[in-house]
Amino acid sequence: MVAALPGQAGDGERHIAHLDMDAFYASVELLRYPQLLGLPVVIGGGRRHQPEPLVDGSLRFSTLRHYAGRGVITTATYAARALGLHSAMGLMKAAALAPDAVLLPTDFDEYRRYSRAFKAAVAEVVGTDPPVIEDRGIDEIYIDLSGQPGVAADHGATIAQAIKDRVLERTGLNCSIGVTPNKLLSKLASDLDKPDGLTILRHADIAARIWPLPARRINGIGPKAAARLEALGIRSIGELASADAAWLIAEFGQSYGAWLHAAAHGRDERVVVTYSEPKSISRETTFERDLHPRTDRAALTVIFTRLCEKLAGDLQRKGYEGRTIGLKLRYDDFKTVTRDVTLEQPTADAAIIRRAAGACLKRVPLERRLRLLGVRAGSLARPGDAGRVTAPRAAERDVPCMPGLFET
DNA sequence: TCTGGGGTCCTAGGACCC
DNA sequence: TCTGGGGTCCTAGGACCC
Repeated sequence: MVAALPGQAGDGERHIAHLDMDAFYASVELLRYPQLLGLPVVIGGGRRHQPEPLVDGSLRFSTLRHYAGRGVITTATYAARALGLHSAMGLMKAAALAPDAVLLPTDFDEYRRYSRAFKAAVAEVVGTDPPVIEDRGIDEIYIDLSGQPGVAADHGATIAQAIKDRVLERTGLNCSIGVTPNKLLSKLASDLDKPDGLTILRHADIAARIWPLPARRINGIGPKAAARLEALGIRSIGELASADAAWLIAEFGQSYGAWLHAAAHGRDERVVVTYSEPKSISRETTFERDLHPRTDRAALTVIFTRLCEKLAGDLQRKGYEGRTIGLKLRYDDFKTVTRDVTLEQPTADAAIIRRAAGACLKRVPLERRLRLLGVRAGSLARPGDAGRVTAPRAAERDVPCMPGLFET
C-alpha cells in the first residue's frame, strides 16, 4: 500500500475532496434513454427487464407492477426517491409503493466505462503524477487537493468547480463534491447539497453544519451502532460530540468508543491512499427459489461448480492465486455461515478450489433450505511469488496507480 | 413483499511456538 | 510442579460500505 504524504497547502490544513456521482447507475441509464428523464426509474433485478423495441421504433420499458423475484434496487432516480424508493429496497416492496416506476436491468460494463471516464476527467484536472486520488468503488473518490496551487485562498472551491465542470463535459453526468480538512468531513459534506452540490467546510463550520445531522450519517456508524446510540439517547452528531469520551469507551469499547468521540468532533487523520492490493476475491449467488441440499442436490452441484469456475476465472484474469478458500451459505431464514480452509499452496485452479470448497461444505449443517451459495479466495498472492502474500512488487511500488483508472 | 453481490476491517478463541 | 508472558496463524462471525 502506498499512502500519499499528507499535503500541506501553506495554511497548515489539508484540503481533501470527496466526490460522489449523483444517482450514478440511474444517471448513466438516463443518458441512454433520455425519454425517461424526470420519471421514477429504478435499476436492479435480473436480465429479463431489457426495454423491448416496438414496431414504431419506440421502446417499451418494464415497470415494477408485475415484478416477481428477489432483486433489490441498486439505484433510484431522484423522481423515484420522491416516491420513497431507495437503494437496497426489495423490488417487491418497491412495486407495492410505486407500481408504475420503470425498471431497468443493471449494466455493470457500461457503469464501469463511465467510472473510468469520470476518474480520468478528475485526473486531468488535478494533474499531479500520479494524481492523489483514492478509489472508493465505482462512483466515489477522495482527492487530496492540498498540493494544488491556490487552494489555500478559497479552500478548494475553484478547483472543485473545475472538477465538476470537467466531469460533466467528459461524461454528461453530475456529481457532488465536499472539500474539508479530512476524509470524514468531506464524505459528510459531499452529501449536504446533493445533487450537483459543492460544499466547502472548515473546522469552524462543524457545529453549525455537521452537529445537527443524525449520527447515522457518519461513515462507519451503521444500523446497529445507530440503534445502540439511540437507545442511549443519542441521535445527532452533536449529541454524540457532547458525550463523554470515557463513557463512550465504556459503552462501545476502547477502539470504537474513542473513534466515535473523535468522529463526532470532526477529527480524522487518514491519508488519501492511492494504491492498494485486493485482499480477497469472491463469487456468490442468490437462487430464484430456496434449494434443499438433498432434494435439489443436482441443481446445487451445478451452481457450486459454476461458482468455483467463475472464481478461478476472476483470479486468473486478475493475476492472483488464493491460499485460503472459503465457502458461504445463507439459509432460508437468512442466517449466514462461512467455513474456510487454508491450503499448502495458493491456487487459481477451478478443480482445486472446488475440492477445497467441497471440503468446507462437509463441515456445515445441511438440514435447512438454502437461498445463497458463495465461494471466496483469500490470502492472495501473485503466481510465482512464493511466500509473499499481498505486498506489492517492487516495480509496482515505484509506480503507484489508481487501479480503477486502468482496469480492463 | 422481506432483504443482491462485491468487498474491508475488527474481534475473539484456540493452536502452537519461544 | 506450577506458572508466565508474547507473537503468529487459522477460523468464524459480524458490522459496515458501495
